[in-house]
Amino acid sequence: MIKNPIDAAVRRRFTAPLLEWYHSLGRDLPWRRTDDPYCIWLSEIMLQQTQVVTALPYYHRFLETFPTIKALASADLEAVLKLWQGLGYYARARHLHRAAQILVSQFSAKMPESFESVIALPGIGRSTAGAILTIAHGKCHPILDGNVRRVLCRFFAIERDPREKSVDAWLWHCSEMLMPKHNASHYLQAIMDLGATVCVPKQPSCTRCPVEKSCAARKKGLETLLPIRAPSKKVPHYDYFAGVLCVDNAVLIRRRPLKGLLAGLWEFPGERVAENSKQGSIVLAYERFFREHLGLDTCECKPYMTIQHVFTHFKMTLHVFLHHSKKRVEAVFPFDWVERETLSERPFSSAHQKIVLQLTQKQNQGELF
DNA sequence: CAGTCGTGGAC
DNA sequence: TGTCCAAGACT
Repeated sequence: MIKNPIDAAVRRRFTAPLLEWYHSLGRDLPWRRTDDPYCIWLSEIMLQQTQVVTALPYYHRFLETFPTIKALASADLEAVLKLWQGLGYYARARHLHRAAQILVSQFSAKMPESFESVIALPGIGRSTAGAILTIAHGKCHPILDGNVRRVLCRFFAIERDPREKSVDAWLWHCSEMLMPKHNASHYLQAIMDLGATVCVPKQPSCTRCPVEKSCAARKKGLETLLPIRAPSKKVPHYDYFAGVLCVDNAVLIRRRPLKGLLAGLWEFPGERVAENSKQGSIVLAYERFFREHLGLDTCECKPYMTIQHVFTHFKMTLHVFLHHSKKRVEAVFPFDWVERETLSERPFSSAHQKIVLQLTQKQNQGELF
């Protein structure tokens, strides 16, 4: 990847107008009103692949419950996951929790100031480490998130796929060279603000952009075509079933393994329906599942609700059955019986949370289920 | 190193 | 409605 060098002239055309724009039009965000590295770290983790408006309420709730690194480190993972419920990418919560424990045991419960120590923490990669070091500790380390990548690809009219290794390396170099030594923290937040509010993926507001006159993509009329995006892949669709097994006022739930999809969250027992199974065999699969896993040979079950859900890499139709039984089968880990009133204390995935909500609402309306 | 990992906003 | 994709990291 060969490009013109980033020299002082380019820095003047880019960095200075950007900083000026940020000081008058930058966003007022809660993690910009603190110098607590823990809060800044938390915001960076929550904002990975997540929009500001989505993360905001989670950020406030999280800090109310875990105001310090020590408080987070001594919490149960399940309590952390409960606060993360609905935010997605739950490995972030798991890594955050583990990193807090590492900080308490090895770093006096403080975020270290060396890049090597920070990036070694779970859940912190090159970009997040750069952001924490620069914003929380006043250092000067580049980042290359979606915003910076898009802004740079447009400003320099990079007409190649930024996922190519050589292009990615050049963008990192470029991001580093553009950083001002003295105002690095404001600069980072400025370029992210620009990407999030002006230089947006579709229909960028170039007339509001402080560097419009120097933007190569704008000059070439390529601003909506860059950066080059990967062709979208078709995501497969799978059928799942889940059973709300009820005895009196209790229901049976199961905790997911601590690795993989929705790790550590609770759900109503069930599994994916085999790929080649026919229509109508879902009930048969459901009966077989409860017979084999829980020894239930009778089945007083009926369809309860159907939930459509989209994950990153597949779509799911979740067929939910309501299932009454006289006696509680023994619940061995990872299974557990819980009263309906206490269901909402457990962290569920969004799809299964819809079931929890339905059960809770029915109860509040005085109906059985 | 390409696949995995969630969810919701915006259009 | 479908489509893109958001302050990426981990394997």
